[in-house]
Amino acid sequence: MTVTLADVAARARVSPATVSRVLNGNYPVATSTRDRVLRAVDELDYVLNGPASSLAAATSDLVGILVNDIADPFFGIMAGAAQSQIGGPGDGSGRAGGEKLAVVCNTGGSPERELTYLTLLQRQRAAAVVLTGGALEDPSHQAAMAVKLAKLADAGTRIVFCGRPPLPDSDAVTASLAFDNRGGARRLTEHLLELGHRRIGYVAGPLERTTTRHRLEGHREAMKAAGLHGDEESLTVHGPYDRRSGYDATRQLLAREGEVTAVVAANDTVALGACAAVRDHGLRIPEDVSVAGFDDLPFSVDAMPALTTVRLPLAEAGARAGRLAMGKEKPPAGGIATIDAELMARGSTAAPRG
Amino acid sequence: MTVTLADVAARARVSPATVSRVLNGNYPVATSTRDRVLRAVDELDYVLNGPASSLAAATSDLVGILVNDIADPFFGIMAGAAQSQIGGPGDGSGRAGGEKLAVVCNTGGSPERELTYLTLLQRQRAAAVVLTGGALEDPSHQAAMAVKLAKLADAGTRIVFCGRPPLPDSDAVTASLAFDNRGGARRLTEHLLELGHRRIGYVAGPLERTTTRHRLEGHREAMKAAGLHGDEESLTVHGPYDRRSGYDATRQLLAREGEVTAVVAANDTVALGACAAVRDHGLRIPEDVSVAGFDDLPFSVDAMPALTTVRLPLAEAGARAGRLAMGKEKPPAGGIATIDAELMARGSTAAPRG
DNA sequence: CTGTTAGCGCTTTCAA
DNA sequence: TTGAAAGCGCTAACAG
Repeated sequence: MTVTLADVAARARVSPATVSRVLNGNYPVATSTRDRVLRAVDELDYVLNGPASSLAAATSDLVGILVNDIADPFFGIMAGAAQSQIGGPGDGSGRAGGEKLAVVCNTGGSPERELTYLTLLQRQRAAAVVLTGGALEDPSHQAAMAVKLAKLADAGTRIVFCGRPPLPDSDAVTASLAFDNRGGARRLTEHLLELGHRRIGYVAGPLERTTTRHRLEGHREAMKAAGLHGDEESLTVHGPYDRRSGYDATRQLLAREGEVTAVVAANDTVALGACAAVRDHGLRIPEDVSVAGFDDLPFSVDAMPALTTVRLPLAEAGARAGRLAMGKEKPPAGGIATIDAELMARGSTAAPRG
Repeated sequence: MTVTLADVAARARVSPATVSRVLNGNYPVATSTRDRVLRAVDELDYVLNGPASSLAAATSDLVGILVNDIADPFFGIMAGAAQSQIGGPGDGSGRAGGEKLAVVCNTGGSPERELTYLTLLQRQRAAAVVLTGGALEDPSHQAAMAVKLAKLADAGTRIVFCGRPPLPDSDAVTASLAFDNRGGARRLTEHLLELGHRRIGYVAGPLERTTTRHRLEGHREAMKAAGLHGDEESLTVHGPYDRRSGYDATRQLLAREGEVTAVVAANDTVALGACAAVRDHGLRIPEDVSVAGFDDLPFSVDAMPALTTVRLPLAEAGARAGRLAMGKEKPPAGGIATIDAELMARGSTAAPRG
């Protein structure tokens, strides 16, 4: 029924092994033979059987990219960039040669699904796995992840972190690209302090996430360095990385802590919610309250006023992670690279009134 | 080295066949035997070999979801919803039972990559494929797609369209969920006409895309019904579905056609660019120029003023596509369903001056 | 440079 | 309800 490699071999009057060699291109084959084989492939419209090939070769061309939330451009941008390095440009024929199949898996931020996806990829004998975004800090999950990643690495799967801090005491991970969330957050708050703000509300991300913690720490470092501390707790509200969280938390801060002159959000999406809350509270941005975000997603510059935020080079990092996963680029020294975060001061922050 | 099904069988003192039956759960197995097998699986930390399993069974648990641009929430929302129906909730162990591996593939809008991904998925003997977003209208690509999809369907792969018009004369596609882009666009323009606008600029999407054409047709239907036609061409500018396109096209429209009182954009992202252009031109929204988008992505309500747009139920459609791909839901009559688009009139549109 | 020969690890009749 | 055995389609030594 379906045409197999043996059919191609018969048609090209060569052995199956030769066909395999032509297809994989890792072996010298006479040009005339190769042409004959390729012609037979086209004539028979042959499509390689992936499972059979993976079984025999004990490795597949699947590369998994894990993301927390595929609907969030933060992840979409990284995943797209990684995928572009992995899938290759193709040859324009749609025929598929030695390409890898780069696929993105959406964990929805659930630790169980993260592990499940890793198991599924392990099953498929994935060639590489890229994990994006912050990690959960729950010790038992971290331990489970370390074990699982070690097994994947053992089986020859290359593992790359992108926008995620390195795993302590693990050599399973080929490379870790970590964003300087702490430094970026510190500079952002310093910017607010320089403008004259003293009471700054902070809408943090979900608890137990490295990203949340690092950004919050950077913020508090700056506050402390300015001699401002004592009411960190009452000025901080935690919530998920979405617009609603920004809205709710900001309304809460505004109602409870009347004298807040600035709100720093965990990311740009949360910041949009914060902006809406400030306005619904009858206040203006930035005259009455300054608002700042994090990530510099494409829409941030279109907020009115344009959002002050911290730029993360998501596309560059994703692309680099993709190359590392393919073994096309050599890992940074020590397997760890920290990626700078740049302050983008824009219209949504200004000096407080009075 | 790596533990195989035979190892599990030995440890559980049963035959490999029995282990296979327990793992796949499609066959009667004595409870005591099953327990013994499951225990052995856990003790040995066994992970099924996907390729071997797929080879023997001639089908895999891979489900592909093709998107044009993974960094665009339009696709992210659909893909995430689809994936949530396919991946299943897991059992909380991260162990992975009969789950499918739902993966999203980013074509970047390139027809070649679309075909390449389908070939790659075909290689893997994917259980199902979901194609999201508008299709390219190039006849040769359409023909190639029809052929490829027919082959996939022949091989037992279920095919579902989500937000894409049905393929003419093809029974390869299990179900097509198409958005009512034309109707939505018509209602949007009618809304503008009712407000009193007469000269309406249109920033269209890329040429040769069904989405672009349908939305543009809806717009022109409304214009024509109002007796307004003749300068459609000069009032329409085509460009990609991104912010920059909206910005550039709008500046162009504003410079060239001074008297434009409203700009309709191909989607919300383009609309944000249009808003920025209107402002940079020294005009106010909506007092001087009204702006409208399409899709109602989450950020649209946060634009200032909030964006008038057309809501597409992306998450619902994605989830339904996921269920259809899994065979959990029965296809609509005729395999085709049209999904309504709802006008969301908000602050960015108002009556023109004078 | 090319052919022969064993498997890769699992599923699935067919029997028992 | 379980076991035995025959492949699934390909790759990778090993010869030649």
